[in-house]
Amino acid sequence: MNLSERKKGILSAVVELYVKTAEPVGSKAVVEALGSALSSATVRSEMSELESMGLLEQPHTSAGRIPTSPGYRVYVNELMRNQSISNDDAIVVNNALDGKLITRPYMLDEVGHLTSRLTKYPAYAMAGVTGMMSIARFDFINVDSYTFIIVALLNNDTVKNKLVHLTTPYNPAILPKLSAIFNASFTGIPENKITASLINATERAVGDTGGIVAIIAGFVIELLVEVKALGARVSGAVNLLDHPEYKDVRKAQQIIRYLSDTNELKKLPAPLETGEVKITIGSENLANELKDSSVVAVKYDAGGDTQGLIGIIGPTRMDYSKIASHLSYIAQGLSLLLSGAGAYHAGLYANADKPRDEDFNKEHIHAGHTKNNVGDDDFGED
Amino acid sequence: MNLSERKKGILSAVVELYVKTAEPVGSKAVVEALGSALSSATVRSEMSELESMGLLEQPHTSAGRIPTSPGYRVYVNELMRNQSISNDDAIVVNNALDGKLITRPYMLDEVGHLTSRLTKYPAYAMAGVTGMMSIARFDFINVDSYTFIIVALLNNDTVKNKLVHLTTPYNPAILPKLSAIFNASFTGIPENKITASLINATERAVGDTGGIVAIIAGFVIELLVEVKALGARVSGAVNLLDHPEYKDVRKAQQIIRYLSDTNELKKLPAPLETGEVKITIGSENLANELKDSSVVAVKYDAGGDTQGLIGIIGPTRMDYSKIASHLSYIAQGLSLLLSGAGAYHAGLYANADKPRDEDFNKEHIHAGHTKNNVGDDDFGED
DNA sequence: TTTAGCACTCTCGAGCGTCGAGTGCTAAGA
DNA sequence: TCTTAGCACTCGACGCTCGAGAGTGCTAAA
Repeated sequence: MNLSERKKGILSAVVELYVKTAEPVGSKAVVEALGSALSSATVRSEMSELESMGLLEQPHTSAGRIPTSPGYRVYVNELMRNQSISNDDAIVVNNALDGKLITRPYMLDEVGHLTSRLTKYPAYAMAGVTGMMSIARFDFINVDSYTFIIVALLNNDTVKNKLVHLTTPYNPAILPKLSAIFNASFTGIPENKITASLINATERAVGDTGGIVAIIAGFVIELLVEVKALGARVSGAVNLLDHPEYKDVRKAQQIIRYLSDTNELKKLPAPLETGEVKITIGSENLANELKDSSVVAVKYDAGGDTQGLIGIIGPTRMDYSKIASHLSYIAQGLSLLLSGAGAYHAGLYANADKPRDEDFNKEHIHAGHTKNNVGDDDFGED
Repeated sequence: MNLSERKKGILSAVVELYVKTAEPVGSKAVVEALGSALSSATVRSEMSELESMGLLEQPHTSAGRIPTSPGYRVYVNELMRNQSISNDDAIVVNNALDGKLITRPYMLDEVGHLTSRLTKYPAYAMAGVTGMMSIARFDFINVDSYTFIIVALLNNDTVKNKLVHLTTPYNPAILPKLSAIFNASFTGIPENKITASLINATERAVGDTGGIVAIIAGFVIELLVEVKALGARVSGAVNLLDHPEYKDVRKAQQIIRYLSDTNELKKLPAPLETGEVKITIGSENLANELKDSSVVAVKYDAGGDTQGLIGIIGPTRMDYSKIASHLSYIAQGLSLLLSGAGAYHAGLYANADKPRDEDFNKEHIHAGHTKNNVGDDDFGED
């Protein structure tokens, strides 16, 4: 957009004042903010032109002006100064990421909470595997003559397990055979290659004993599907109510309901690259529910084939620069923490609630990094 | 409370009309509702007495009456007719519980969603282990010379695992030794018995190789703590905004903020017995935030030492009978599903998104019931 | 091109009267 | 003693007017 310097200054001033005060901005306020020697009348005529360019609008005659979505867009693309996260906020993020986060299973929740706490907006966090998932290795552990455990190592270094209780006793001697066959036929293949004929063939090869092969195959399919699924979490939706834009409760309800639909979340605008911040402003959103809201999202690298996304949703009146800096910083921290070397420095086991004595902790942290796969029980909670 | 039959009728009418309309109830409306031959003047004087007994109150002179917390209490204890869940609602619950639920890790979420969807109130779901947790059995699986998997079977039949990457190679021959020692010294003991001296002794016995024993011990402590922890989830908090009681957004915010604090959730009134419905009305709540709200909660049996709780929170103006019937029904369903035999009938593997062909599924369902321990990866999401 | 001046528009809140719902009281009737 | 018709009274909700204040667009002069 080709704007005179003066128009740029005025547009910036309007955006920044409006973000701060939530009140339509008048020509006089702009003059003050700019510390300019111009008169308000001049600014008025400039603002009038900015309005006819579609960058500003008036809620009603004789009110000040507020930025339109295109107005914000020009501001974000051309005028906004990138700010970096404040020290205090950086400390909040560091504390949250250091140690505690990575050891907990409900990481998406933690990330979401952190993000919404920091930004004061509803936040969403997603993570999913981009590549094909397969199983790298099977092990079977005999517990008793009715019970065994399946342990599967996935190609992204996570481990899944399942305890199987049979109603009729089985011969544990079958386990090595199962192991050989499953490691030969079921490793390295994606979930959609596990067909009835493969299962039947395997059953014949093992000489099936009451559906054990089918149970294992079912487990394999289940976990491959589940591991690939994009998990999504929303936190701090209530923060919406803090903003005057949602004084009309129905608007807030509409957005919160929208956010609670995981399928809709997945359709939200997402950045292409890790680390990139994607800002989608008001009318730029495809979803009707979000025509008055903005979405800021950033992608992070979670190691292996796994990528994560964090984002916030708020009114278009938003300090985009600050929010972007927050999200960027969190994403950077997460990428560092989750992809390879980061995990080591983050101090696995270095948080207070695990080690029983100091020595035990410090002494052995060099032992290596570990990937935490404490599994869920039936409650999805540990 | 010793009330004349007439007073009982009037109190019931006031409660029921108020629940339905959210408007203060006048004497004329009561007469109509009762279909009584009494005049409104008579009802007025009765209502006046009910007010002086503390069961009704007037928002302002010349308004109708609304029930007080004690008024609701008398109604709930003595006057309310227990209704049973409607057919339609029962079908909703059955569909939600049948198959889908049990196979998913995020069960508390599912339960919470179901409950809030059904009741139209914010719902919370918790689950936790009541007894002492310990590990029943250890297995170690060698992957390569830097990597092994710890598999631990807990005393409640859940399986947990962890993949350990070492920075220096180790000798896989150590694994049987580790297995023997951990199965001898670390099984059957609670997390607080795992002391530095036990770990040191074990390290000496194994001839430790770069902190492996400490890593395993850390894992054990971590998972015992985590498994015992009471998980809590809130769903459908937005539903609060539907009720006129929370037209003032700050009230809704206050409650939603309150609900988002897991620690506070744990302090909510809970029933003592499985299946029992606990209703806590308005001022009966200890938390100040809930003085104008009611909590209805029910406990269910999740098999083994595990118990779960579901509850809803809403304004005191609430159809207690209906809500209680909903919660009861869900709790019954869950108990059936999760404790023993229920799991079998619920049709594990019987949902559509897993089996690749029908035969595979139906043919083998008799093979036994399985306990699903598909573990979390670092993302807390599968 | 800029600006002072001015008429104009629109929102917001205060103040005020009306309306209607519902009450409490009283006195008469059963 | 209980019930009821009648009536005066109270109070919130609603709608109306009006003035204040903010901000505009236009015009004419610098």
